[in-house]
Amino acid sequence: MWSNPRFRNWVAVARACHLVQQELARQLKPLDLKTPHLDIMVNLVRHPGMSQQDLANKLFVGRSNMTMLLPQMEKRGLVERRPDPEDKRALRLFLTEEGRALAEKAIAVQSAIVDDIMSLSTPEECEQVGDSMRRIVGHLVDRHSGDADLTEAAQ
Amino acid sequence: MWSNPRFRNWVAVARACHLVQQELARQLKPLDLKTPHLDIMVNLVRHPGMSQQDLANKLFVGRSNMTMLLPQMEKRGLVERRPDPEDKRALRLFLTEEGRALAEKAIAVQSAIVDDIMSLSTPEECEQVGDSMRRIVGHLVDRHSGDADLTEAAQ
DNA sequence: ACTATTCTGTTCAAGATTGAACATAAGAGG
DNA sequence: CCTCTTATGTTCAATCTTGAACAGAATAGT
Repeated sequence: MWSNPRFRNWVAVARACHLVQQELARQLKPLDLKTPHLDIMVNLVRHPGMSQQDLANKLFVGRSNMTMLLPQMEKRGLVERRPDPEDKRALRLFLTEEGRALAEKAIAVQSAIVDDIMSLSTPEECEQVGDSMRRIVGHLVDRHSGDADLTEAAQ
Repeated sequence: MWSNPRFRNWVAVARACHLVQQELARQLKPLDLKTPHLDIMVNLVRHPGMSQQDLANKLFVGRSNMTMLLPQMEKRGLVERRPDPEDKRALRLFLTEEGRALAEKAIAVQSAIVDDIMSLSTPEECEQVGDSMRRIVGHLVDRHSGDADLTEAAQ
C-alpha cells in the first residue's frame, strides 16, 4: 500500500492541502476571517449576483452551510442579500464596499501563501500539477452528477 | 489574480482534495467510518504503539481531537489504549484484531479511489505531483517547527 | 387550469474540530 | 531534594458542517 506510488503521492497532496489550509487560517485570524468566509468572498468578487445555491455548488458544500454563514457576514456588513424580483425564491449575493475592501486584503494574504508554496516548483511543474488536479475534479464531478441527477439522461 | 498561474493551479489542488475527501466519506459510510477514523487506523497499521500526541502530530490536528475520537473507537473495539509503564503520562495505541480487519476493508476502499483518480495522470506526472506536494509539506513544517516545535512529520 | 415535481432558502439536531485551561508526570538546573 | 519548565492527555465551550425535514415559489406534463 505504501509501495503503491499513486497512494503515496496522493497522501502528499492531502497533507499539503491540509497544511496550507491551516496556514491560511492562521494568517486570516488578524482579519477575523475563517477560510470559508474567504472562499465565499473570492467567489463573490468574481461572480456578483450569485445565489446561495450557486455558491454552495461552486464550493462543493451543502446549501445549509450557506444559510449559516451568509447571515453572519451580512450582519457584519460584508455582503448584501437582495431578493431577486425575477425569482422570489432566490437571494442574489453581493459584496458591500466594506466587503470588497476586506476581500482584497484577505486575497492578498492567500496569494502570498500560494505564491510561496508554488514557487517551490517550476512553472511547468506547477501547470502540470494543476492539469492533473483539474482532471480529477472533472472526473469526480462527472461521476457524481450522473449519480443523483436523473434529468441528466434526457440531455 | 485568476491570471496568476500559481493561484489558479493551487485552487485546482484544493478543489480536487475536497472532492476526493467527500467521495471517500461517501464510500466509507457503509463501514460506518468517518475519514478521521480511517486516518487514525492507517497510521496505527504502520506504527503500532504510537501515543495520541504522535498521532495528532502526524495528522496535523490538535491533541484534543484524538481525545475525542479514540475513546469512541476503543468502545467500538477497534483500538486499544495501553498505559505505558515507562511513561505514566502516555497511552500506547494499538489496533485490535477487529480494528485490523476493518482497516483492511477501509484501506481497500481508499486505495480504489486513489487509484482511480491518479490513473488519470501518467506515472511520471503522478510522481511529479507528489514531489511538488512533499516540497510544500516540508516547507510549511519547517517554518512552523520554529514557531512551536512540535512537528516531526514523517511518513 | 391543475397537479406533481423540482428548486429556493431555512431550521434543527447531531457530530467534528479547535483552542484554552486544567491536572498529572517527566525532566532540567539549582 | 526542590523548583521551573515542558509534555501528555482530558475537559469544556464555541464554532463549522452536514443531512433530513420543512415551506414557499417556479416549472413541467397533462
